Amino acid sequence: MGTKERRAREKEQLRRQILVAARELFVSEGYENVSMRKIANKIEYSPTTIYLYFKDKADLLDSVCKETLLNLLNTLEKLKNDKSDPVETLRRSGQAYVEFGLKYPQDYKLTFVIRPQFQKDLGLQEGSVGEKVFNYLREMVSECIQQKRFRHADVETTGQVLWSAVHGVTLLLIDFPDFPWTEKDKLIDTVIHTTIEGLKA
Amino acid sequence: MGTKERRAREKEQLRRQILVAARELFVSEGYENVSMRKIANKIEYSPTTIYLYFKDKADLLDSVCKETLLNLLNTLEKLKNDKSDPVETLRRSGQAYVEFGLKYPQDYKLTFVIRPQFQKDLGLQEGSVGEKVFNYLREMVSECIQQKRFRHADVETTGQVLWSAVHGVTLLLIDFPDFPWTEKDKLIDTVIHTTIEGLKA
DNA sequence: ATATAATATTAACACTGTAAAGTTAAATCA
DNA sequence: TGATTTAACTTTACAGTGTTAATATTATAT
Repeated sequence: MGTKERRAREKEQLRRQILVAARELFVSEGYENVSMRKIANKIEYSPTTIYLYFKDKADLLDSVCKETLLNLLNTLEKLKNDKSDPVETLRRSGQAYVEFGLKYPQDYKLTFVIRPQFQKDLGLQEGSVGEKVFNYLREMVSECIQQKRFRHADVETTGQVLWSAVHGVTLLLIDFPDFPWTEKDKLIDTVIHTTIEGLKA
Repeated sequence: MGTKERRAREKEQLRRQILVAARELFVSEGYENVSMRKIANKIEYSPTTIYLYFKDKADLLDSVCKETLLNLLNTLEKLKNDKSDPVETLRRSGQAYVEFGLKYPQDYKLTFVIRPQFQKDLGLQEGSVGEKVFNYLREMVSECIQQKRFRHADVETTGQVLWSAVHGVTLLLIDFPDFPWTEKDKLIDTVIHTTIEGLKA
């Protein structure tokens, strides 16, 4: 009598189908330019079916963003095993963060800029994937501080400073592609290096 | 025969009225949630009248943002006279920048995040107000470099690093108001101080 | 007073997100 | 098996969107 399980599996499958279609459209056309009807067309269901799986369009966005955060977390966690120099690991984490943002610019913007606009106070509350990402940063920073590599001993502030730097450069590069930036990799490098040096000094 | 002038003045007046109404609504309700009809209602004209003064909704946003950039530029220029320590002036400029962003968070987001989404390549091209703002930053940085206060001699990269830092912290504070940030002023201070120290070291 | 130009409005189109009601197919129970 | 409940999906509908074209109104110039 596994019909219930099969049904549940099928339901989950359609949910994923919707999610995949939504992400593809959000990324290629921008959240605002994607209608529920477009998503529905893509998966060949009626528009209102989506509402059986997601509360509304913002909820759909929310789910897409949670996935993105999970991907980011996975990308970062891979660097954790690097047991060499904690400052070097931190530097590489910063680089991986920006790289991730530039590899999936629209996903990054959806998650860190568009979503907060639609889900006012939801963002990084306890237990969320977003919090886990920041916890990763906390760990990295903590290691550096324990080894007395940084001037200040405040894990929170230090982490927030680093996040500001990488978030800032990521968004600028995404949003103003025509600005006469310094060669991209050099700029990213300099941003991270400068911040870390500033923390040491 | 100053009727022509009067007419032009009246036209300019209505243009401003539209602009003011649009900004108020964009700021209080968010660009996406403001319809041309809402703006029209507010100024007590028919919706289509707006199209005699602005090409479309994106153009209206564009004009609002240009104003914001002008305000930002004015705010910054006031600090220019400060002929004391160029590094100190730079620090204060950074603070003023973030303060401006937090004082008018919605305007800041409209200008630096929403607008680029709607006006793809328009942003900081030659002669634009946006470029003037970055030129201000160039001047400040240049002064520091001339006085050999910074490690590198690259005005462009140095400016971009600073911009990344302040842009990043501004947006994070705006977008994630519920995150357990370090006390706001302390965080801003640390971000700017850290970056500048990193540039010196 | 009439013609001309400038300005504003009305009506319409093809869309939007989403709620309510209706339909169909599958699972359960008699 | 046949009736009934349940789950999944669709149709219809509403109020609202940006924007265009055609029309109307008003103020100026002749």
